[in-house]
Amino acid sequence: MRLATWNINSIRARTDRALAFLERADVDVLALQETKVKDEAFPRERFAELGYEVVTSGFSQWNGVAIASRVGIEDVEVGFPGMPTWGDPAAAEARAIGATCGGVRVWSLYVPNGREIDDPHFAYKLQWLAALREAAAGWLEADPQAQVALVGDWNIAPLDTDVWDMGFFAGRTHVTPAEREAFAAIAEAGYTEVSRVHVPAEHTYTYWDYQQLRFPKNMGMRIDLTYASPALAARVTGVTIERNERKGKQPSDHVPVVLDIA
DNA sequence: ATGGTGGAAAGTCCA
Repeated sequence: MRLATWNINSIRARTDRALAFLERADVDVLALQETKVKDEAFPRERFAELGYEVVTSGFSQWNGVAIASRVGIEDVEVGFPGMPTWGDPAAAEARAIGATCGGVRVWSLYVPNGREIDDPHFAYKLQWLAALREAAAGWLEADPQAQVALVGDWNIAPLDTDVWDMGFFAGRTHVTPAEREAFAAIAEAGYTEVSRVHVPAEHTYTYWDYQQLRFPKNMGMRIDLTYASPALAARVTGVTIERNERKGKQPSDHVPVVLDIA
C-alpha cells in the first residue's frame, strides 16, 4: 500500500495536480491538508472518477483536511478526542480527520501555525499538540498492535538542519524548543517519524515559501512529517519526498511525502 | 521576463 500526505493549499485550485499525482505515484491513500473548502464544495466527483472515496472536514476558506482512499474508508472521525478549539469554544477548527483505510488508521493533521511566539495562537499550537499526544498515546495503550499513521503538516522543523538557516528563525516559530519538545512527545508515546528513518539527508525540505524565490534558492523547511505506530513503522519499506511537485505551474508551497507500506 | 506570493466568505486575513 502507498500512503501519501500533502498540504495542497486549496484543493479547488489544484484538483488536476492532485489527481495527476495520485495516478503518477500510484497512491492508495492520500491525506490532504489546507483544502480550503467546505465539505459540499470539495471536488469529490473528480476523485470518484479515479476510484477514490473522499472524506472531508472543511470550514469555509480556512484550514480543511481530507482523506482520499481507493482501499476503503471506514470509521471516520472529525477531530481527535480532546482537540482544543480556537476562537469560538463551541466550534472546532478543521484540522484533523481520521479514517481506517486498508487496515491503517490514518490521521490527516494540520497543526496550528502558531504565528508569532508571543501570539495566543502559539499557546494554542502547543495545547493542540499536547492533546494530540494524549489521544495518540491512548490509541496505542488500547491496542499496542494498532496500525496508526499520524501524517500531515506539523508546522515544526524538528532539527536545525530542517531549515536553511537557523539565524533566520531566531525569535520565530517552528523551531523553538517548546515546539520541538511537543513534537518529540509523540515519539515518546511510542510512534516513529518514519520519513526521517528512510530519508535522513539533511536540508531535505517539504515546504518552500512562495515569497523571495525561496524554492529556486532551496530555502525551505522540513515540516510535513509522518509518525507511524510500531506495528505500522515495521511495515514501511521506503519514503519519497516528491520535490518535483513544487515545480511547474501553480504548485502548492508544500510537496507530498509518500510512504511505501509492505 | 531585470520582477518577484498565493489563496480565499477577499477588498483583508491567513499562511
